Amino acid sequence: MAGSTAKGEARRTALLDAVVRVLERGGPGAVTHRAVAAEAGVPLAAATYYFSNIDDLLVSALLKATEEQVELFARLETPGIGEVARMLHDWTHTRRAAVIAQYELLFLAMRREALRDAAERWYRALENALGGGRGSRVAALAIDGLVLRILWSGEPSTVAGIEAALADIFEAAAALG
Amino acid sequence: MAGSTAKGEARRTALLDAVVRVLERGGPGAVTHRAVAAEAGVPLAAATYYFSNIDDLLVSALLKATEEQVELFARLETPGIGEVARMLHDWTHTRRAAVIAQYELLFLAMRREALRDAAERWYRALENALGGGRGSRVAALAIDGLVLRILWSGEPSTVAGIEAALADIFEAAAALG
DNA sequence: TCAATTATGGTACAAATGTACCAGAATGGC
DNA sequence: GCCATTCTGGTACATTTGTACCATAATTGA
Repeated sequence: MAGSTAKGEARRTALLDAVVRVLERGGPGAVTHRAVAAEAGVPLAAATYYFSNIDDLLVSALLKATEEQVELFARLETPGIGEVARMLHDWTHTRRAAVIAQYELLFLAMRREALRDAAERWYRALENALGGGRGSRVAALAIDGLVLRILWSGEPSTVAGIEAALADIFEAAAALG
Repeated sequence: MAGSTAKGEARRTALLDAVVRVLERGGPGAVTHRAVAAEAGVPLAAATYYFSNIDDLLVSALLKATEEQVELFARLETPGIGEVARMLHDWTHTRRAAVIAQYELLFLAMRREALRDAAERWYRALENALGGGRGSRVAALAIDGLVLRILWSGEPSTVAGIEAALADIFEAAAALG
């Protein structure tokens, strides 16, 4: 079986990281064995050796990204609005390409029954970070919608603008307890 | 210039419709000149004649889909929760593939400054359909998040489940007026 | 130590794709 | 009716891609 040695495992994760970078730069169509291998600095055969087909590569990259995101949410203490606004602004503007790449991976999950668990855990992690309860569930949905809206339209473009939108969301959510 | 005659315009829209169907079936990677031409029942050269490159094809398909969606929202009278729930269930379960295809097109828009207007109008149309005001803005965000959540995780899977989620959203939104 | 497994890197090839080209048919304006 | 423009459908070709193959090196377990 491939990827059982320590060195092999390192190369495996290097390739998965490269997938995300390729995705950032050129979108889903740019993810090829050759592009990923070149990005990771390994020969083509290494990419095909560890991930026999492209699908395997993308699915593995999604699972890794999801795991990292879930951990990030889990570490999050229930923060203030200002802090969340800064984080969202950083995500959607500074690290925009990386976030888009993650969503593109998540969209691949829509076509694969086997990846539903990953998507489900992603959502649960966000809800838990917001504290649980009916209000938090609505807030999680609205925040997810807000992130997409910013990625699409660019607005709100400032931390203050995002904070105002978040204030509305949390005020509405608070009404549900 | 290409596509100026009536017959030419018909073929143009036939090709754009074919793009969405190809997208439904095989995702973004499946959209090639040949696949689209075959789906539309026209020779390869027709596809390259009306849309000289693949990018042109995808962008035009997005603009057309956006236009249709905006019109659909505009025709919508402010409906009851049950009606919205049935519509969302239809979207996310019965016509799931088509909706995913639309979102995949919208994600392409993220990489193109020129398509920001289209995305912006999409959102405005949804907000207007919900009635306007701070509450409606939050509701629009949450509904958008809800749609994605259903597409990803499959839950809620029933009309009743969706209705319950919507009830929470509207109750929260109502608190903002 | 040594044999078996795993990793490496190079090469080759068939299939698919974007794109260009062209000769002729249809169409439109005048 | 005539001519310029637009459209049609076919073909060809260079590139890129997935994938397979193989000889050799490294690593592991007993």
